[in-house]
Amino acid sequence: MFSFMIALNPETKSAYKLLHDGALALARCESHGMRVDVKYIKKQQKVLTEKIESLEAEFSKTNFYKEWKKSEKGKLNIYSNKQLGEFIYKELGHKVEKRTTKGNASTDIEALQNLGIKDLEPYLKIGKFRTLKKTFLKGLETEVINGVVYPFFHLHIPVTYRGSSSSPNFQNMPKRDPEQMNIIRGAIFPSKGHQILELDYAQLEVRIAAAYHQDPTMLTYINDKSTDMHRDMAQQIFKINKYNPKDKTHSYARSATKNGFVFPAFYGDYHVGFAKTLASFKWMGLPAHGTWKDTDGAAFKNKTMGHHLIKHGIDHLGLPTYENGKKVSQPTGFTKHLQEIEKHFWGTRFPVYDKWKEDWYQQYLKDGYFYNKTGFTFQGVMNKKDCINYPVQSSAFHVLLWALIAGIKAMLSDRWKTRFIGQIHDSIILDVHPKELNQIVKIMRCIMENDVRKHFPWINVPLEIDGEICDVDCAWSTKREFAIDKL
DNA sequence: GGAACTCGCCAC
DNA sequence: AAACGTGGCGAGTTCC
Repeated sequence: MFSFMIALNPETKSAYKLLHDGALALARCESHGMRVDVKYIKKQQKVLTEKIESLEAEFSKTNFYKEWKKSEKGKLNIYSNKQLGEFIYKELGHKVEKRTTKGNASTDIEALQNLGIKDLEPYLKIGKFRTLKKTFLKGLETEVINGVVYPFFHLHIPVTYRGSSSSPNFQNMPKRDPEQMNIIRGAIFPSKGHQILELDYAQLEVRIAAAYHQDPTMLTYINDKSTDMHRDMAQQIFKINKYNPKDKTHSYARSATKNGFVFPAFYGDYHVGFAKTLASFKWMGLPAHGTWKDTDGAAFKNKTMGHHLIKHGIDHLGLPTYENGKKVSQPTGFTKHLQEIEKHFWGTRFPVYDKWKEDWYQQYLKDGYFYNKTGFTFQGVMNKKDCINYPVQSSAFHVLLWALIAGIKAMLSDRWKTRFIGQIHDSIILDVHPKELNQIVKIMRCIMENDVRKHFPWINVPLEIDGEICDVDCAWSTKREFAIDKL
């Protein structure tokens, strides 16, 4: 056995206490659970089954299906990725554009869409309904006890010291796709006479990262509300001279930039990834195949962002090419454009952040371990991206966990009727008594924005929360913005 | 018949 | 030179 001489972190005791109190707080959430409508679940399962069967019927009429069936000699399972991949790439001879992490030909939605096979359209629609039915609705149905499900919350699973949830997983209910969101969250209800409230930190990881690297430009973006990092980056990427928030294309550009460039860049992605993601957004109006100048495809329309870029001389994707894992051609077009912006992003816009990443990693290479801001040890084999991400992800979650613990303390001492349902990494979900709503939002806001900073004085940036509220006795799908500033 | 693996897809 | 961090979970496949 090896024995390690690791210096004792003076914060270790408080780190232990956070996990201890956190486990008790989450146990309270687990014992409260959330109400689900079992009749609704059964009804939706039926609706989804019919949708799936009708799409399967439509697909089975296509030539693609008939050929595929023939080639499988009666053993066709349309949900076998192995069969699908072999038929498309070996039998039909399509070029493999995307591979899985293990290096096999990918059959995910993106890969299939890029093949441009019209017969696959009904097939592609089936996937999301199957996930809704087999994962989410069935997950709730399996776990329900007398109309209530009790998700588990764990603190000992992620290597980053984040939390996780299971049976059912409370932390991955559909949210972004309105159709999926409505179907699943439509099954989840507050206690009788209550309403569901969600309080989430705005840009928590970005702010916690700033507490580590102290980049002055990032601090300005966080402190000065007249500035907007995503807007600035969107203007640069999409060559927008004057940003107009009322222009739909501009606001799409901002959100695409946030999700397709800025966040992936913080996680360690680079220009090839940015280019693929950004070009795939539908609002760009770019054709899935050929050059962007190719206007035969119905996908290309005037007045799209794609058209705007072409006018500025960015007229093709320009991914670098590889042979046997070696780069044999440099990026051009959109990818080269993003490569230049990436260089400016780290080298000129956030040089202090960039230097922190390198220094932090070098320190780990020297020591073999590091501590995060909340007093936890990280050791073992880590690459540079792990080293940069783990301390931020963990401490961001610990801020939330501390706020949850403090909230439950207040609930007990002030005898609230309101209860806590759970935690989703940077948000807290409550089952609120309507008469307590305003007061509780005020108390929680004070805990989440102010008290937590007194407990963790290394947070030298403001913290802000947003709120979402559902109607009384109504499902989680009825959530809408809750203007906590106006209280 | 179950364990382990891969893939795809949902969340942050 | 190469390249996206953390989970849970269902389905299909392979191996024992």
